[in-house]
Order: sequence, then C-alpha cells, then structure tokens
Amino acid sequence: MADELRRNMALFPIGIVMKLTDLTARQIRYYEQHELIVPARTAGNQRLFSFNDVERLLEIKSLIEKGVNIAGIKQVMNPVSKESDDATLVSEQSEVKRRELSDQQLHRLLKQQLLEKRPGRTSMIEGQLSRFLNKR
DNA sequence: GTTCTGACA
DNA sequence: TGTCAGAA
Repeated sequence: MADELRRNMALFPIGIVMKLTDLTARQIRYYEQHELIVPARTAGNQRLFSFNDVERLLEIKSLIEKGVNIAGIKQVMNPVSKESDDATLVSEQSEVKRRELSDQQLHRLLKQQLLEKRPGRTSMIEGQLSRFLNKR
C-alpha cells in the first residue's frame, strides 16, 4: 500500500522525464493533451510526474514505436479519469491491474488502423506489422 | 536556467 | 513533431 502511494507521488519535472523516457517535451505535453497521462502541477503550473506517469509514458512510447497512434493507444490503455495520480489526494487508489498488451490485441489494433485511410504511413505500418506476424 | 502555452514552417 | 515567441 505504501508502495502505491510512493508510486503515485509526483516527483520529477518534465526535464527529468524526458531523459527517463527519451521522449521530447513536445510529445509528453501532446500525450497529456490527449489524456494519456495526467501529471500533477506545482503552484507555478509546472508539471510533476510520478513513477506511474513515467511507466505510462514508456508504455505509450512502446506503442508509438509499434505504429499505434493516439486513438489506438486510447483504446488499449486504461482511462486515466480519476484524480488518482496526484500526490495530494491519495485516498482509494484503484487497482492498477496488469495492462500488458497481448499480441492478439495488438494485431487487431494494427489491422484496424491498416484499414483506416492513411496514405503514406501505410507502407511503414505494413512492414512493422509483418514483423509482428512473423518474428517476435 | 527551466518550463508553459499557443502557433506555425 | 520540431521549434520559436513571450511570459512565469
């Protein structure tokens, strides 16, 4: 339990998170706009990320690299909704279940996106998709 | 020095 | 996504 609290405790500014995740500030803020993450804020409106946020970002990064777009990630990742990840209000933390993607889910998602119109990017996705279908 | 928001090549 | 501006 105490571990949960520490995990959701906002600690580092975006600069640290950038190094930890290899994402640019632009991307991190962009993902926040799309509600993929909900970092806490300091009095000065600075973002403060928790370990949970960082893990979340790594998840997102992983999916992005697999060719999944924001919409797809939203479908796969658990809704952030509740103010569950601020360091201030740590009342009844929801069970952060294991949200590891099965290849089946990923394939379905990629296939779905392949069907959506998207000139230019299709070829790249096909390549990555075929890598999944075969290797890995 | 860092980060924030909004906007545009 | 990168990057610049103008303000905290």
